[in-house]
Formats: sequence, structure tokens, C-alpha cells
Amino acid sequence: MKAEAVELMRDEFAAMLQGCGYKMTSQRLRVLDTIIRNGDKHLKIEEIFDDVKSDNNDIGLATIYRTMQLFEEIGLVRNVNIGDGYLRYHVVDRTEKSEHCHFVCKVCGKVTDVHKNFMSFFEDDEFSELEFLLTGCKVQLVGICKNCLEKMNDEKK
Amino acid sequence: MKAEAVELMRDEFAAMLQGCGYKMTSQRLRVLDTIIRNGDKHLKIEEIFDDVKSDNNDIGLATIYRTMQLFEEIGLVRNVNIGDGYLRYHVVDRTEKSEHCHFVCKVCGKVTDVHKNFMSFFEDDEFSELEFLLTGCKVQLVGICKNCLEKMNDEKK
DNA sequence: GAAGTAAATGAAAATGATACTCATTATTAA
DNA sequence: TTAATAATGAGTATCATTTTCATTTACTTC
Repeated sequence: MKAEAVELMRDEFAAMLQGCGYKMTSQRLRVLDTIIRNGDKHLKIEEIFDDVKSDNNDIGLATIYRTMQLFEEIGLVRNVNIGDGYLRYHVVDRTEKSEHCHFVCKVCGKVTDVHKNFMSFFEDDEFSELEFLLTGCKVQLVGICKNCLEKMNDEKK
Repeated sequence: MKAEAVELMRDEFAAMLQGCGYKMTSQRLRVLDTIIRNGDKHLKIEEIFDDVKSDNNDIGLATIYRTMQLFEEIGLVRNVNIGDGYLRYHVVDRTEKSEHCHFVCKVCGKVTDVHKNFMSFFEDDEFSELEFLLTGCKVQLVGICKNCLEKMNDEKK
């Protein structure tokens, strides 16, 4: 995303923040820029920190933590915990009908989005007897990605 | 589980450990006793630690961490990460066809097992086009448990 | 059964991701 | 512009988990 594009969304972003009682700051705009440019990645705090800093303008690590919590609260991002000790974040796609799930490669650790409506599956008859109110679900698929499979095949030869 | 029952499984347990190149120790047996007695709970390390210590016989916290990692490695337990900052563990049920999933109450935090074969769902036609080899999946349902729903209703009255 | 060897244990210290504190700075409303 | 309030940054604290290392224990061989 080019600087102009970010500039274009600046007002909308400011309105969104102010609607929730928060202020618009240059740091928050820079973090927004980073996560939008990396929409399909699943960045951890340190990676967001490094990317935001790469414009030769310093920022505090604590601000990244606080900003990501804020973005999560206002529904801009969601966190993904693949159990490796880092929280990762990705932008929420508002056109998606339900929360997607993640595929994690157990060889290289890469996280890939898988789009499929899981909630409908968990809301079927078999689940209606469950004694709780279901509001969401997190699905994580584990396996080996195409890249790593190919590497493993190459090594065999 | 009574002391005799644990005594009965002692040999089988020792054989299991030695088959993997590990030694049988009194600490490992005491931890085994605790997790079997709490098979349906999802205990965190501190809870296992407290329970094991309750026989008026001391044990080191580091030993609990190491033992749970060992038990996970030999397939005796699986960890559950509900994102609250603690790893939890539950005994693996070998009669189960596929890994079950967990329901987490977002009010009280209680974790409940939900038994259903998810792998079959993820292995259907829609998924065959995915560019990875699927070996497992983790499903976490989020909502409000029966208990908390009832409490909320009582408060309304 | 005793001795040797390698692994397991416990206590304390280290680690590392995340949260907090507080003085300073920036934003918004008037 | 000013006042009021929130956000920032640097450093420090927290806390679950891991590591270190000296000591103890379990298994193997004679």
C-alpha cells in the first residue's frame, strides 16, 4: 500500500478511533500501514516493531503492544496463537462470512489462512444438544506445507 | 484412582518409559497418579504441582515441567492452550478415534471436552485441493457454559 | 547384591514475552 | 491558545517456563 492510500484512509481511521473514544496518533497510523501492507502474513510484535521502525523514525516497543491490543479491541485485527510463544496478528476481513482458520506447517512454522465457514458446521444438529451457548470457534490445522514437502522429496533423491 | 490401582499400572508404566529410554522414578509415578485422578480436568502446571505435593512429600516445580514434557513426548498427555497464559494438560484417551476438541467458557474459563471426529471433516473433498499434508487439527469452541448462563438468568430476575 | 554409569532431581538463577510506571509529549475540545 | 486528557517511550517489573549444576537415584554388569 502506497503512502497516498494510507493518507486516504487516514480520516476514516481517525473517525473509527474517535468513535471508540481514542485519539488518532502518528504511531497508530504507522502501525496500521504496516499491518495492512502485510495483510496476509501473521506478524508477531517484534516483526511489526521492526517494520514500523524501518521508516527511520523511532517508536517504542510498548507502543506496538498497546496499539495491537487497541486494534484488536476495535475489531481491526485478530490474534493467532500457534503455541510457539508469540502472539501473531492479522487484519480482519470484513467481507468474510465467518472467522477463517489457520494452517500451521510443523516444519517451517508458516501460517496460512484457510477460508471455510466452520461455525455452520458446529451449529448443526449433533451440536444442538451441547450444554453451552456457542459464540465462536478457533480451528488450527497442522501439517506440512507444499514447500517443505517438495524439499523433503528433493533430499530423498 | 486408589493407590492399589496405581500400583497395578506401575509395571506397565515403567515398561513404557524404559521402552522410550527413560527411567522410572517415584516422582514420575506420583505425577501420573495426579493426572489420572484428574483425567477429565485440564490442569495447569501449578495445579499438578499442588496436587502432587499434597501427599506430604515434596517435589520440585521444575520436575513437574520436565515430567509433563516427557509425558507429552511419549503420548500420555496432550497440552491445551486456551490463551490465558498457562499450558494445560489432559490424559490422552487411546480409545478415541480422533483428537477431540475443547469448549472454553469465556465467563468462568472452564474447559470441557467435546467428542467429535473433526479430522474426517477436514479431509473431505473441499479440502483435497489444499496444498499441504494434513496431520492433525486443534479445534477450540468459545462461548458461555450452562452454569454461567443460569447465573446470568438468575441475576436478571 | 555391590559398583559403576548415566539420567533425574531440586534449588536457584536465567530467560523472554508481555505489562506496568511515570515523566514527558501530543491530541482534542473549548 | 489553552486546558484537560490521553498516548508515548524508556526503563523496570512480572511471571511462566527453562536452564544450570551439584547431588541423588535408577538401571546394568559383574
